[in-house]
Amino acid sequence: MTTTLKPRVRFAPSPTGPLHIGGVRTALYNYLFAKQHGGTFILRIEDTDQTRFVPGAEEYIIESFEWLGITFDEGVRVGGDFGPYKQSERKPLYQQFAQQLIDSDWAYYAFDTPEQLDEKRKDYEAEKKNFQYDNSTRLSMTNSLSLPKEETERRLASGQPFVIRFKFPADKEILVNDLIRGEVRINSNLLDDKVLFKSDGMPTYHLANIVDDHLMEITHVIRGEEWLPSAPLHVMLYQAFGWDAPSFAHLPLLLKPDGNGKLSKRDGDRLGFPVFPLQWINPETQEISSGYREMGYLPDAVINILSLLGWNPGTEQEILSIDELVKLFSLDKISKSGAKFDPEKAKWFNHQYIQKQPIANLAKSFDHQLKAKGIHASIEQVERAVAMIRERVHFLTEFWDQGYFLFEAPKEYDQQVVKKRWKENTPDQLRQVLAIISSVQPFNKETAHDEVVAAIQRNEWNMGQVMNCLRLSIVGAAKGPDLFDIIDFIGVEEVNARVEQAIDRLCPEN
RNA sequence: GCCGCAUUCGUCUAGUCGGCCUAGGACGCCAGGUUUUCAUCCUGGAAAUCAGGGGUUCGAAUCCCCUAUGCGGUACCA
Repeated sequence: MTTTLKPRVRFAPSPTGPLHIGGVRTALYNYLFAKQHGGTFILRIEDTDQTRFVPGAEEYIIESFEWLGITFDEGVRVGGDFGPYKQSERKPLYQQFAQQLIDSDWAYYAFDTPEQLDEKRKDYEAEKKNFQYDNSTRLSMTNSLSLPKEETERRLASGQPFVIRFKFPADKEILVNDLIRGEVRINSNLLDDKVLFKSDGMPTYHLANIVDDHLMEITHVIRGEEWLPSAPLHVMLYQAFGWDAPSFAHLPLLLKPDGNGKLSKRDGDRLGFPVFPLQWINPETQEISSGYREMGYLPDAVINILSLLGWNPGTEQEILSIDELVKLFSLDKISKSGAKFDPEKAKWFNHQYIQKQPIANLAKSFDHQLKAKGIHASIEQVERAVAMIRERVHFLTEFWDQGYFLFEAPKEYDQQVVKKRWKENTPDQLRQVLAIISSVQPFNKETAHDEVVAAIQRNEWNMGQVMNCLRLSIVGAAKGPDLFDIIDFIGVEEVNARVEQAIDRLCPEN
């Protein structure tokens, strides 16, 4: 079996835009598979379509994997013995292999223009039929099979544009052995003579992919299900070249959270969750698509979330580190049907990861947010703040929302709370409470708490009212960690100032 | 249209060779508790007649067939 061999797998995106999470998951599965077996993980850029090239897309892809901590052993940027790893730089290679197919009668030149083909398709459609360029129609088209040999040569010599098409053998049962789906069979009569080499001198995906996978000694092709229909063509291509085909594994699709369609670029911002690892700004339209990183997700959480969309370890464990994933991953536990992305569960995962993240890492992120707001605190202070509020944050971006009051006085007060709790005697109560807190020297949060509670009881005040008003003064809302922890953090003097500010603002008659 | 793939709680899924499934877990939801706040956390609950219909079998979510539905593909895009 091939399991004794070190596998070589690749992730092969085309730089036509930002990489979406379906692609990230495909890459992740390839990565896990390679790492588990001590194999090689390769990044190959498939940029054979010059018309769809988007500047910055390649950099985006690389930066995404850097952020996620997924590393490549070979490929674009990292190099290796099988380069170049960008298909546009391998152009002459494909020409030569296309020629080989022509010479062995597995392919032929075709001179039909796109316009002619369009027309043909329209004619067929008018009769409710489907035009297919295949063994039943190719002799009625303009190609080296239908034209006299001299005519073909004349056209070639005169520089007339041509494509090279695969000559599918008639009535042949083609078997694709898929690691996830089992045996998939299809009759060759149903397949069309796919273009392998375009008139612009570039190969199509099909040719380039097979040639590169072979030359790069890829052992396992792990890719999205959308490729399953063209897998028969690919196995035929391997046969035509006389090469051994790699093993195939077609992954189920990632579906949009609502409806059943394939997850697409638009869905994310429509439904309020990122579809991309990193934020992407369309260079042409300046349209912004949000990214996991900018939304405050932790890379390990994103990996965990993606790993479980279409795969599971077979146990009830759901929180899985990348090392655990490498250990546990297996292709035969991949499910066959598409998985919908669930933003709520993603949020839960990220919360879990924030809880187990080292304080120092979170503090670094929070410190950035603080600095952006012009607040400069010592790293010790920031770490203390993080420890206090982390259990209520789901996203890195929430640290400010959950802890601004540790660094500045509230700018406004939650009117609902004001309405419910703030009474006429509140200022008086708060000043008395403050006096008690100030009298605890040196400050001790337990003692302060106990004495305040005792005073409230002694005066027969309403505990909820007093406490909530104190909180309202300090935080501006009915939220946040233990009140005396906050007081301990910001200091009695600051509390004093905030209470006076609250009284000033909430009691206009004073 | 044609070809292919799929189909277990709302969602992600467990269910490997049919019996231990009166279908398990997680997210979400609901209820209670903790927190005199919010979030967290804890406990409990509702939630899938296993797409539908036929077989095979003593016995099927698990095997076979049919139907339906969904998705994917059907480009000189990947």
